[in-house]
Amino acid sequence: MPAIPAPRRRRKEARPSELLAAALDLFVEKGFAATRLEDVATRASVSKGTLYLYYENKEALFKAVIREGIVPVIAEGEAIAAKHAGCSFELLEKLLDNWWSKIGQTAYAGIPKLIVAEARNFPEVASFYYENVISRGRALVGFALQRGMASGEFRSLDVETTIDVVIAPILMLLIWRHSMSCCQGIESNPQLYLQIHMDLLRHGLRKMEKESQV
Amino acid sequence: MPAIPAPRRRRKEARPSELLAAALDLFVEKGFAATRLEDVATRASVSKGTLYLYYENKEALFKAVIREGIVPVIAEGEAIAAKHAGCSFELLEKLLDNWWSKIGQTAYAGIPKLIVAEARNFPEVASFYYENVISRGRALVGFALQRGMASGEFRSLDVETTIDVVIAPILMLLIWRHSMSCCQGIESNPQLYLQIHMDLLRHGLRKMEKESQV
Amino acid sequence: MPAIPAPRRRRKEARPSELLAAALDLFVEKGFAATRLEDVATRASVSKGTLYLYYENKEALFKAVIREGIVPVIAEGEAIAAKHAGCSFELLEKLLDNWWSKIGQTAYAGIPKLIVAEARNFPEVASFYYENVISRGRALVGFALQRGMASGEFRSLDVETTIDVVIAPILMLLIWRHSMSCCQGIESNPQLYLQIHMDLLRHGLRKMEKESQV
Amino acid sequence: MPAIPAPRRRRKEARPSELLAAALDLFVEKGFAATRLEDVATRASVSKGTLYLYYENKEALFKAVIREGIVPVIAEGEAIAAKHAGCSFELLEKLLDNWWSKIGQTAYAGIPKLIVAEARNFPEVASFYYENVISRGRALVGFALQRGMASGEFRSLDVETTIDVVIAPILMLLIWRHSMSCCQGIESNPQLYLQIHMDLLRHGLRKMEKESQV
DNA sequence: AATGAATGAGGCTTCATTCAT
DNA sequence: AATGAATGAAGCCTCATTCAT
Repeated sequence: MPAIPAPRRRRKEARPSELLAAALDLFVEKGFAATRLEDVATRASVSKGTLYLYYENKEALFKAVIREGIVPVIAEGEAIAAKHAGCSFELLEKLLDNWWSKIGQTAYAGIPKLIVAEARNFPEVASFYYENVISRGRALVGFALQRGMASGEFRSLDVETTIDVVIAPILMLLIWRHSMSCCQGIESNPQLYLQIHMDLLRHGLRKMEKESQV
Repeated sequence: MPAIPAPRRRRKEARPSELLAAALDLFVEKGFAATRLEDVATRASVSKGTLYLYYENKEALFKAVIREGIVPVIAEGEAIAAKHAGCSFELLEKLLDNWWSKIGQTAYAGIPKLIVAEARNFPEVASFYYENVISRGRALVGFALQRGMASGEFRSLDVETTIDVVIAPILMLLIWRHSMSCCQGIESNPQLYLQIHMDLLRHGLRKMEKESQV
Repeated sequence: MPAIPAPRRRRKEARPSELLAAALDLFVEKGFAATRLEDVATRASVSKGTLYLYYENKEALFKAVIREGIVPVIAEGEAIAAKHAGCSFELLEKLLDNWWSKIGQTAYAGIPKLIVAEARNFPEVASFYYENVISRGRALVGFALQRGMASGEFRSLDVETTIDVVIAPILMLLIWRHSMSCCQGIESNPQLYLQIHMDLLRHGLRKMEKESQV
Repeated sequence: MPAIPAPRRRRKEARPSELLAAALDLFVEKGFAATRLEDVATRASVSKGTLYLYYENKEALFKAVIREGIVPVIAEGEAIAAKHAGCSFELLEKLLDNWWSKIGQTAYAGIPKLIVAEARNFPEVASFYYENVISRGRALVGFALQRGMASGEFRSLDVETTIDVVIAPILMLLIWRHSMSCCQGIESNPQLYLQIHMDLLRHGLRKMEKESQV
């Protein structure tokens, strides 16, 4: 009674995630267009044809990478927001922490830059990402901002636009790391960068009794 | 010394900039890899072969576009900073205004995204851009921040990192516009976005008498 | 000796004909090259590998389809001719009727077009078909023509060639239906087409007292 | 003053017809799907890429073969019909003669079989051929038949269907030659075959005073 | 006997680059 | 200096066939 399952069958079940891992690495390294499916297959120790048994084409493979890797983190964020009890700025911090540990510090950190770089040429990919990641991510931040404004914790600002101002430095950090990181800049101290960003936000968003507002 | 040069000679001298303009448009629209040199030549009303008389290959053309496009605007910023007299936050505003009118509202607005998207695959281009644009641009913002901290106008923060936090949303705005603009987001109201960014900065940077700092 | 065989055994014996039926349908629909063996297997409710247990490869399957499909109908025609008593034109009509009901109105109607389309690329198949179907079919028509000429019912014409002239419109009807039927043409009224063909033949073959012949 | 034009320029003008000739040969030999564009290019002494300078893709190449090779023959037929003065059966004979010499005895004779074989899988090709060749060809024959019926030279028959009966043996002759020609049959004596076909038609179509009609 | 995962050769098409004119 | 015809390498995707289970 050997504990080892049949290799063939084990393979079958392991393939998708092996392929997705290989694809993530190469997409992040080369971009969408410049990634060769044959290289993905090779990195997953599989032949070119095998890849097509699991994913219809390059685009489907990429979507799967997003679906398996990033969408769940957004969902986690939604759960965090739903059960959050403290003040709204703390919620923003929790969301950032989660994103940072699950995306920012993993290979997935390369995806935002990839999307930005290729969106124009692959609109189908771009809108998939928009629907599943961007719009849900913005909704999350928007929820925290609105909550804070309603409770008087934050000043009243245009929510949709403030969402972008809040998110942009975080995205920029990831984008930077996967493009110009060779050169000095942001990357030198991401922790401090995020800390300062949050610090500026704390002060920038805070409502003060005797102050006129924008 | 005739006032009107021979048309043929005028033509010849104009070629490089006509080619660069065509290349800028197409690189911004399609990205580096997806831009066809034949399209660049056609847009410049020139044959494919002619393009090779002026630029050794696609990458050389790409570098030339970068080289001619942005550096002068950085120089203008340096002049503005040198002769600025008012408070430091006003200097930040002036620098932003200049950048926005000379880059943000022209075809050059596409270059930052271009650089971000292609830096990995063209490291030489990336470091050229870093030397000539990024490091000088960061120095400018750093000058304004340091000036404000020295005068007591701004809180004391890590300057290098704050530079990035200040710049990131502005870059992100340009990047966004040239990638995901098809979908809702930042782009909906860039003026408001910049205003809120500066407003958050004004509050976020401002030193307050009885407050402990980061 | 149980009356009900084990289902498993029944299955096994039925496999070949199930596979041939599926293959016929798909070959007729798509042609030889464009038919995917996976589709054949799926339509026969069998796995791809199983198909190879019964037929060595695609070509062997193709041959088998031909072999099982048409030869029996030719044999029936031979029986009809052997016992025919009436005039020769009636024999031609009987042969046509039989062919039309057994082939022309069944899925086998697609085979002549299949053969015509693929003969060049599969010469072995072509000559198998020639030996077993074409030459015996031509002999049948030749028998009827010769019988009619001998009896004075038909004019004297070159028999071998007339066979082809008689057969061609009938083949063409089947071929047409499986190729250009999407567009207007023959197919609009096959009954009328055959009727006119036979009518022209009746007049065209008939011997007339005071006429010179070809 | 050499009479020889510049080779390069001569090349450019000759290419299209060289490519069409090579394509015709290979399409007729292998069929549409099985013809490799690289082989076409090689046969025209040209590289794979060059072919794409002249024809957008395989389908465009095929359409060009039809357009240059067959459509003009249909047009000739239309001119013949327009200026014909004699009896209607003579017109049918003239049309057949022209078709036979321009198509039947050239490499184009292989096209009808190709169309029949591939129509299902390449509907775009099929309908192009239908529009430009089949429908115009049928109209021609229909014109001759109607003319003969109107003048009392032919019996009254359903014209659309009779068109097919008249054309079918001719098409079948071409189809046969490009599929089963390896085996005995029609091909043995095409001249006699056509003569008998026309002879049967002459007798079959002819109106006779005291005869009941279909 | 049956399965279905895996393979890899092969074809269409694109495009940067060259070079004869 | 200018042209544009020609090249051929490269990538995506398909599918007949194999073989371990």
